[in-house]
Amino acid sequence: MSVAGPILQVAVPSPLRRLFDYLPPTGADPGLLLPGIRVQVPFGRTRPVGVLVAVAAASEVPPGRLRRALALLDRTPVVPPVLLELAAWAAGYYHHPPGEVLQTLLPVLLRQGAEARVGGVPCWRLTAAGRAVAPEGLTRAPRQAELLRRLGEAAGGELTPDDLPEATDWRAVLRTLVDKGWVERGERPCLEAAAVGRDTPPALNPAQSAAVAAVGEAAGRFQPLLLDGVTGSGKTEVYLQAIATALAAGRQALVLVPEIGLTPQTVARFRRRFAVPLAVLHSGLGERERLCAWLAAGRGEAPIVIGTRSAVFTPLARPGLIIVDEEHDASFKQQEGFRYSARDLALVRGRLERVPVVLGSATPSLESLRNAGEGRYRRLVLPERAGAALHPRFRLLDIRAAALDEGLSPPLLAAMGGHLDAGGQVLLFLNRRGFAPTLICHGCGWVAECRRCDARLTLHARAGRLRCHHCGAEQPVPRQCPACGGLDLRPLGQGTERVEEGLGRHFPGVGVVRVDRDSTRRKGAMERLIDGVQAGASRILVGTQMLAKGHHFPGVTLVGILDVDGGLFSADFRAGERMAQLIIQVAGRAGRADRPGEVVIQTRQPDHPLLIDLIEGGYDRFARAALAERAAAGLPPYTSLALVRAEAPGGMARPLAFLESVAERARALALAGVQVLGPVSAPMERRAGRYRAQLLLIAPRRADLHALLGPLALELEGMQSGRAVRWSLDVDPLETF
DNA sequence: AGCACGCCGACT
DNA sequence: GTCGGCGTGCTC
Repeated sequence: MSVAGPILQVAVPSPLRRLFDYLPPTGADPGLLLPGIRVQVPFGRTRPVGVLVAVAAASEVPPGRLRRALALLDRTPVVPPVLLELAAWAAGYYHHPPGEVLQTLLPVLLRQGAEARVGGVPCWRLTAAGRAVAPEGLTRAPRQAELLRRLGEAAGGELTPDDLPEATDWRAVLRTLVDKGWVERGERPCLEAAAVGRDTPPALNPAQSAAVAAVGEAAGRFQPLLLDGVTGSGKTEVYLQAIATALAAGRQALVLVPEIGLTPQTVARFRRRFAVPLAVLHSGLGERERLCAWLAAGRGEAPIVIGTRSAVFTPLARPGLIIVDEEHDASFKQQEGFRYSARDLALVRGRLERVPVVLGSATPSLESLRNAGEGRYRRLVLPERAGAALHPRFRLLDIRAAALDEGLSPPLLAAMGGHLDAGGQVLLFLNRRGFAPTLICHGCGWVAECRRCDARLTLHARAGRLRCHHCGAEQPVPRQCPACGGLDLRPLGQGTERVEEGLGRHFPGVGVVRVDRDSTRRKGAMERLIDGVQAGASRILVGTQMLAKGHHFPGVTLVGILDVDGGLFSADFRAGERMAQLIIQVAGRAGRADRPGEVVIQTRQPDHPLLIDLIEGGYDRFARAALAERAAAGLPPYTSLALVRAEAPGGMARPLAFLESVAERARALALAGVQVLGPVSAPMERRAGRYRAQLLLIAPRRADLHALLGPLALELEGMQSGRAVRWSLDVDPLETF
């Protein structure tokens, strides 16, 4: 039996993998039932905002259970048809509930039912009179003083409602300050103001011209292009000129960058080139601003949209080109909830929009290299700038027998001395922050461990704290050993903080700068440190992978990689790929045209074949060897993976029991083409007090995997033991073993 | 996931 | 006699 008439199929925010049918609101104009509008519906006893996905002629739901939607929230779709299609594709591919997919796609304010309309973003700024007031003087009005101080320090001198902590109601305080004439109310346009656009495009070398031409040729149809260019080969210039072509044709460009790639420098470079408004979507954006930029992009008012992962869902009125910069970067994969890959969705979107998609990287992912190799992507190679930039010289230092001094071997110290004497700068890379990764009692061997994780606490000497890098737990450094009462507690191993300190002793007066999450926590700190290096005030730079992205240090002639082994030893089959990418990216920070860089890599694995491939043959040869290994081992990109994770507090029993029943169902459902491995406990069994386990599914053919995941995901949803654990399904997981 | 309903222990 | 613990069931 079925109900006739227009039936609304609505994606309701809920973890259920289906759409829900509703009758139209009473008196609704059938002409307004457009897919992509938001609908408020009764759902259980809540009234959430859903998205109308389709209108059907009939419903299978028994008539008595069909309910009527409460209201249509939009007169025109906020989600354009292409994004509905993209959402449906993603919900299917990632086997994620459609309601949650649509939910992540929408700006928060639209999820909450706010009107899809933009004005400027209201803001407040100090008046001249206000600037003359010393906030400290207002002892009787601490909240006024607080606001004055914040306004004085705010970027651009303006605060929007999103900048203020939600806990207190600031409106009354602001009104008082406005009445006193110290503060005025204004409106800030949400788009980066129509820009300066003064830079003239430089002449391109032949490879760059060919790349720009190739992108131009692909205009108006779907064509993936892998732009493979070493650091300094001018990838960004190719993006800029390809964008210019798209803009000239009246089209919009969408640029996706990694999380740390969206720096003020990046934005500034775009702004200097193009005299058009820029929609910049970064994590620091307030919700009003995000909505404003989102809507402006959808109306075609922002010719260029630049943003991180979630920007792949920005509506575009006149799409012309999609660019994914540093496509290998792991931050394009969301690591919780709806675990999508923005890089992969960018390609799907390109196909739906019929536009070219440029994936750029100096160190392309093995997935993209294989796609290029098989002809699915057009590969564009930018060689190093002819004649000028010399390849950095790589040198492996066997430190198995070396007497290390704060993690530095004598030959590395000697090399540093030589480069510093010659007027060069030195960059040291160590992917471990803090002073030492372990604090150990010399008397009894006790080691400081996290109470909630299977991990050791990292000593942060300067802060005088022990911190867990996995759950954030923190405690003061004990004076004596909690186990034996001994007083001889010693730091073991090196972190950036310790290396920085050791270098200060080794090279007094040279100026050492440390760049990691701890030293750059404060706003603007990163820029200050980088400026200091570029101006030559500091000549040794120590840091974590924050150093590997974006910034160039033309004065650096020596790069030292202190500990490459962590990456090579890890059980995760992608560890080698990540390490190679990191080495090449870090090496790329060094040297410029006239000064060849030297890269010294300390290792206890000097014979590691992949390491040798990398330093002798560069990333290309490494990638070929790594691909051959993956093929032989039956791993991605030659197979498809999915990971079912489960975690629960209290013990491993429930996660394992749940995954055990999942494995059983998977084996029952599985075609011959899918291998079910596990369940096994996760690499760090306990994290933040939760016990974690996982089940791996491998299939040589993607279609077989998805044929299993469809029914399996639906079963997981209803599984009884699933209630006792927190579980998730990760298609194309990045961290596997 | 929320948010019910529902059936057994310590409290005004 | 109630307030409230979290076990299972549903959401068009």
